[in-house]
Amino acid sequence: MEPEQRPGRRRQRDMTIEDIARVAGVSGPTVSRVLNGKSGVSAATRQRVESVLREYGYRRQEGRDHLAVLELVFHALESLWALDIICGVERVARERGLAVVLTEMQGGFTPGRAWTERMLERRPTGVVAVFSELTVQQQSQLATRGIPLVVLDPTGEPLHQTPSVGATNWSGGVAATRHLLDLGHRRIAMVCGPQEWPCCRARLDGYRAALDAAKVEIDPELTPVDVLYVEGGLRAGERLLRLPDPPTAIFTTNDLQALGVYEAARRAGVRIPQDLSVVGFDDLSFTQWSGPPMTTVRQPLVEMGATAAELVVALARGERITHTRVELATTLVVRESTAPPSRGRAI
Amino acid sequence: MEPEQRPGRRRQRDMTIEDIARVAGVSGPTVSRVLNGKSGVSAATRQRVESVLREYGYRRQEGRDHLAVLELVFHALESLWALDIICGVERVARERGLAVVLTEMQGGFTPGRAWTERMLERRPTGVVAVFSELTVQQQSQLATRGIPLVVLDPTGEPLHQTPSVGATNWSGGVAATRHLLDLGHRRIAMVCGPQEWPCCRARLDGYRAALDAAKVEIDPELTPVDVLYVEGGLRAGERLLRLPDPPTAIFTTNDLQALGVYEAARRAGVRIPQDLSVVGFDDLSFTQWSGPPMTTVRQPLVEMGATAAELVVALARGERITHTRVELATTLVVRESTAPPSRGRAI
DNA sequence: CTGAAAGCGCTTACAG
DNA sequence: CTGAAAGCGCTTACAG
Repeated sequence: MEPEQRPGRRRQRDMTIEDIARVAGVSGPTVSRVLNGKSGVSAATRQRVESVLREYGYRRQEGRDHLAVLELVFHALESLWALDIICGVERVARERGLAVVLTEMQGGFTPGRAWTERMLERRPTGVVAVFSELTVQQQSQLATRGIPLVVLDPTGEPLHQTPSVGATNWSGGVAATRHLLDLGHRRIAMVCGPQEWPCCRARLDGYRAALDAAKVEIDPELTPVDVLYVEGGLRAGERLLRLPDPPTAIFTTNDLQALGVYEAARRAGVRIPQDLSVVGFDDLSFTQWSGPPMTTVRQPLVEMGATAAELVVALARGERITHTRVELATTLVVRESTAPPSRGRAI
Repeated sequence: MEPEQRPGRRRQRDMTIEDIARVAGVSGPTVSRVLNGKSGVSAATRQRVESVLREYGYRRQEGRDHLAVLELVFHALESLWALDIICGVERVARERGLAVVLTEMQGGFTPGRAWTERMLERRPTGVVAVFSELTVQQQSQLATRGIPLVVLDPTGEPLHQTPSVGATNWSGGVAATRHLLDLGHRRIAMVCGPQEWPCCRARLDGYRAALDAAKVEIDPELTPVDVLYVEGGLRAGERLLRLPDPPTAIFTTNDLQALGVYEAARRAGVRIPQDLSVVGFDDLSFTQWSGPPMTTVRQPLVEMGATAAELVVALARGERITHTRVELATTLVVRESTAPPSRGRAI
């Protein structure tokens, strides 16, 4: 817990406001005003000061009340998925003596102004944003204050300067699809998630790559897009099972959707795995207890949370990070929801 | 968000170190040394200063770095159960401008010394402990500093001075059991949780009360105790189903256990609800998607978290709390895992 | 819009 | 052991 010297640029000791003022050719109070977002500073001055702040990686000296905080922001807390990530982040934070401040954005993908202001007041050591995005402005506010940001499963095109953590989604998609191919399936559907989210897109691309490699034609009818909840899988699953030539296997973008497919099958009187094979994605704990236990692609969620936290701590220390994207390995977990296609139904 | 005046002794405005020094007839630096436990102060002076500090209820001025914090402590983060509670606490904290600091005690039920020290340094507005207990010493440390504590689902005999929040567990147990009785069941088992936990005990008592009221004899063989996880329900369920005279219905202490009973039934070739009715407790989101959708007793977990947070905030404001225990209503949610006993198997 | 000056509450040398 | 003084880094009036 020693206050590590961040080896930023040319700095030997921590810069004070006066140091910054000297470099920027202004007075201390002016720098103070810029830092606190007060009015009464010309745009030109503000810009100059901000660029010096950024250049020197200025961080306000830690006062006696300072609480070492790691911010953890979720777009929503609604699935076991979130819980595992929290555990991972919490573990690393605890080891580093950081308190985890948890925020939920009630489904929004970008935190609001009110949150940003409060968060900035907390002067966190770093920010881990899960399945969400900060605006460019918010990112630059963090940068100005030397607060590192790491995104776990980015929802938008990640600006390349923001480091991110995720799983090998593409490989996971390949592994799931190849498993179904190996079992003898040829008519394999995939329930997709919103394609603007890179993790969803990567899983679909993996699915396609595996089919291509196996020289199986890709039928666009077999890749419906729906929300990443049980409802999405249920809706897409019902549609797929009503097709004139229904799939013999369905791969889903997450476990929740797979549960929806289970329900669709139940309603249609289709047995899993005898009539239909299902593969999920995530390996949330309930999958091993679903009926039947689910074959799924495991994401190491706890480790992903821990990795994101470690990354952000390293950045806060000023360590140079060469990789802007870390991907942890996914693993195919084979249980009882997959089997060779039945002679009767398969083509 | 105005800094509320905490109604301490005779204090009008916050005392500074200089104020204390004046009263004690010493200099500021001497008070500073006493406060920071530095050497170089005679025992007599130290004592005099300390008594003045206590008399005036000196609290170090909230520096510019002070963070308004609500501590949320979990014994473990492992079920959807925890997530809903977090949501409720988080919502109230956000409305009050408090940052939620989340701690997990990796399965322990009492936080360790290291945590306590750090928590105290954070000078939180209040502490919400979920399914856990603080030691008497920890409780008194909080009391000395005027930091209120509220326990959600206490794990031990709640010391009556600690306010707690929970659900109407007893009524929930009655409702579940009465539902099964109304369907015609007479041989009704209950998978219990550890009996030292009041919430588990209350559910069992409700079960017994309902059976008593219906003049159904209570068979001790039908109330096995096991852990509150799927494994517990599976183990207890298998044992119950192997009984010479097995139950026609099983009520469980939580949804996870019910899922375990589902699995036990599946393995035994027992159909739900045709051959066996099952009622869970909690109404976690997966229950509506389990096969079949589960009849369960709903606990308003989000509201319970919110209530605990509101209570702790009210206490921090110095409001007098008359009730030391708040119970939110449970509701029976009837789905498809319960049905009248089949003629063939029922007595 | 900007800066010199005073102020914040505490801590740190330093001198006795 | 103790206190007057200087210092900490930042913020706050205030004057221009």
